[in-house]
Amino acid sequence: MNRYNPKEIEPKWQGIWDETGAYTADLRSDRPKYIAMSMFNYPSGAGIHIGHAMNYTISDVKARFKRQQGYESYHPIGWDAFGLPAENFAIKSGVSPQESMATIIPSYHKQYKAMGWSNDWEKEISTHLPEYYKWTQWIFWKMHEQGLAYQDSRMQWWCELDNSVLANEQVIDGKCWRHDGADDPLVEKREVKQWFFRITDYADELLDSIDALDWTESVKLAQKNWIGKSKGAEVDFALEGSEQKIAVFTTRPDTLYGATFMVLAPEHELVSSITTDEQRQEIEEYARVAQQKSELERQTSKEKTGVFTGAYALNPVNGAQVPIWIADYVLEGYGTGAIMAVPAHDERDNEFAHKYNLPIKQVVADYVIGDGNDAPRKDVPTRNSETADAIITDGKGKYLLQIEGDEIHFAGGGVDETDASPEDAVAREAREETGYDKVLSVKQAAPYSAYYGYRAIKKRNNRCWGAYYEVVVDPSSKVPSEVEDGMHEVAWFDKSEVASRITWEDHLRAWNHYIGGDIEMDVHEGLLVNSGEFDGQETSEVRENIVAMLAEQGKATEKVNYKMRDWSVSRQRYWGAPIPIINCEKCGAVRVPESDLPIILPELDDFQPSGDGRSALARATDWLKTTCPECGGEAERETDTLDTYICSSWYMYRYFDPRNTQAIFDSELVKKWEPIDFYNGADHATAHLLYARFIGHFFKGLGLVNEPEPFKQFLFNGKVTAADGTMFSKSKGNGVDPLEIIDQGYGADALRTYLMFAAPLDTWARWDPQGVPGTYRFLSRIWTLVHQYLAAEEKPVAEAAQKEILRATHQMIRKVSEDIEENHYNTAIAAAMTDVNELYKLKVDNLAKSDVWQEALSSLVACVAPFAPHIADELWLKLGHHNSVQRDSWPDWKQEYLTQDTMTIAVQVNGKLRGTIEVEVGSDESVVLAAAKADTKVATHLDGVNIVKSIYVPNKLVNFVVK
RNA sequence: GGGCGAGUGGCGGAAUUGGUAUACGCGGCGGACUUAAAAUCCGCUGGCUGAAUAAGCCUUGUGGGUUCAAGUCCCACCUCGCCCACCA
Repeated sequence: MNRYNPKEIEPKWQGIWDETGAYTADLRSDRPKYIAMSMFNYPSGAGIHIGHAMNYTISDVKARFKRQQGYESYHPIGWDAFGLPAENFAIKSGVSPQESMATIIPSYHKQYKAMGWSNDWEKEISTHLPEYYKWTQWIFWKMHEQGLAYQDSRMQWWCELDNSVLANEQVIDGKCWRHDGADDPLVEKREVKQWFFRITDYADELLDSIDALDWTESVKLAQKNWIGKSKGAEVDFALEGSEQKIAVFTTRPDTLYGATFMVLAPEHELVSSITTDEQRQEIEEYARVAQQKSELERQTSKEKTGVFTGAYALNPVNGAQVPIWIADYVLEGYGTGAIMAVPAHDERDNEFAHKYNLPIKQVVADYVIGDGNDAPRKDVPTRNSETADAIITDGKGKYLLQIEGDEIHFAGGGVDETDASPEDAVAREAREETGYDKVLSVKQAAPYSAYYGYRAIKKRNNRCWGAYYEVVVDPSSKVPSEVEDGMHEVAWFDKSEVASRITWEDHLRAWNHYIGGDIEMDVHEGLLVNSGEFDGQETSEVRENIVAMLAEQGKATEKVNYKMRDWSVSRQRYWGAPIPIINCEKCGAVRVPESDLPIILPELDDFQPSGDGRSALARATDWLKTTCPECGGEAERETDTLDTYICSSWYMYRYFDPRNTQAIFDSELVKKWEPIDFYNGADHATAHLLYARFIGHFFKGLGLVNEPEPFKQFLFNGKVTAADGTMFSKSKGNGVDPLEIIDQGYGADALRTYLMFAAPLDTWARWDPQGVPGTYRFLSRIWTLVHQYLAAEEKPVAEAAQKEILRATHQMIRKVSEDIEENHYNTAIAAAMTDVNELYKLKVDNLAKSDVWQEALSSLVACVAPFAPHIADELWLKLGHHNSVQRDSWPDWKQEYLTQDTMTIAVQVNGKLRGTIEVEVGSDESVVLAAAKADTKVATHLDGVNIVKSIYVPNKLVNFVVK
């Protein structure tokens, strides 16, 4: 018998698959359709790595599984060929990207085929070919036609040595990627004209349809966060001494009374007009520096900085004068680029206020945990009441506490209508409750807090809030109190004793604030205080009311904001699809006639950007000069190219009709195949997925597709790391080359099987050098088993053995079928391994040429075929099948073979396993219980005790509860 | 700072609705075959006490709780990972 030798059989089958077009999908087939794909690859000179091997095997297994099940299964192939790395290489080497791609892509063909991936090469696409990018341009064309593409300016990184725009990834440590020496200057930002797609028009649509997607949850969440919808209000603050207003966006209008200053983004349009002459120089300097701050600085240094403009605004709710500052923690691009700062309840504002000594005003009281904190009742009325608590001291380190039985606390009481202020109230309470008549001073000592109480006697909900005040009294002034004397026992304590004496939790908290000095706020929701007519109401209740109130005065409107920006789609780069626009001095930016598409990217010798901020295309004079389609006058082509994200946001549709020259694709065909059934990748790829969804929704609007969501299922799979858990990297030299593993003699099948077996698909797998040898051994065992069977004598197999063989086989079929369907590849492989182990035991006495072994081995081979397609085809053929295992070979499992005559029942005594018993399937509970009691091991534990209760879980377990 | 997720043998990892924890693989140990090795095949392999392949106890990050029964459910804590990050 020949040994399992992948080096022989794998190239052989790869050749056969190629010749027979085994994986060519018939897109017009009557069969049920299935399309599984991984995110397509960016072809770089480095070739495939272990991460690619992982990604593409995942979708390949799915595609093969469905193909074997009788689906018309399509596993497409394409290349994301445009992009910066190829252009950078071209700039350095002078080799054109077109040329590099012409050699790189074919080298990938070999590697993909060596991995045994079942790609349909007939329908291969690449984004850099005119036949493809004609339609990328068409998408821009269509967007423009629909009013969804527009031009605007945006700040861009600029290298003064290159005289060129830089992409974010070309900025390294604040310097240009080509000029990162010690003497080289930092990059700057310059205003550059950009094209945008109005993806924000689709924000709600894209957000609303996320929930229904069968995607990895974290990816769905990332989509939601990216869109970043938040509901709030736009509120106008009048500029003091002027007719002008400044609008702010806030999600917390309920905290308006706490707005003690205002902050504008340094780029805000009103900054220069409101700045006073004294402040002007400082403001301008700050704005200039902020603009040039690199991303790196912004991320590493979160320390708040800012400058006062000298101007004041008026808080619309109470007319309070608030200073206006500028600071770079407020972003120009979000909301109105201006905020009202509520330092008491917003951490960023708080930090800023502390740094610049701005007032902090508490307007939300936190609920304290205490005796009064009952649940509100709906059946009785609610009353709001303000209270004031007194931390009474002689001013010399002694504190007066009230003693009521076991409870010790500060004095305090309600703020009555007769009290002019809480301070008056607390002074009055101090006198009344303690008898010390001479109050020397009163000042707030701790933040406001709130509690909720139900008063049974008055049948009333009480919503209470109040602050704590330090009340200094003259200790020699005690007189008989007229009002409450005798009701309260009081005693002086030393400062060091107070904390250990107080029994009320909220009072202890106030004490800690008092002695800690600083009143820090980390409260976000609760009861409003210091908020005029809204005092005592819940923040969540007030949020809408306060906006409604201001709206009546024309000072506020409800407003929804999104973090998502419009999509900047133009790049000042050579290696991309040219934007199909002609710039005419007279007519402006004009679309090229649709019939002129594609605008071919001219081949150049020099790929260096032109030096005026435009791409190298600006030097391609013959190409550049043209006539205006509208007026016929002299004009120039747009030299910007399209963001490669556009290329990759629609490629899945092109897979269905890759050679169409008349239309982007045949809609009828796409409507038959949409959506993509299975999509996977090892990156969140939030932007890619969002843009693809956007294009899907856009196509739906154009009637090109029926289903706006392109991807039905998306699996965010894990990556492969080195054995020590660190990332593979070229610099560390710890990379694992998949082709090398294959060439070592283990073969693609063993590699594929290991990758799918090592861990669940959504978990990061560690590379184990012993792993592939392990799966090689497994495949080897199948190889041996089949060959031993083929060499065996023809004779009948004992009935009991037949039963066992069939049971093992059908159990395996069931598990593998279900697990692949649910993306649990690792346990599917484990089930096949278990089957092999069982068949090895059974073969010792029972191996024979027979129907039962034929069925067992054919099923086994078919079930491992998605993971190990080469060995499967080889063995399938040897088992006498005439078709390929790759199509229509998936076995069905039959329930009748899974049932057994006896079942194992676990027997517990008081929840502890004491033995197992074998009983006939379908035995009555009484029979099972009797058998359980009869078991010798169990019996010893039942000896001398009473069985209080017997629990029988059918077909599984018995538990005797004894005493 | 915010969000999400995870802690199970020496390692990667299994465990429907709560129902025999540690499937499967790796590694390790022992044996068979062999002049020998590799390969292959067979067996053992969570920890502790024990001479034991007797018996018992313990064990899913830690501590509580619910339950006849908890890796799984609830509460608190600890640790790790990932993503987003000044979005008002």
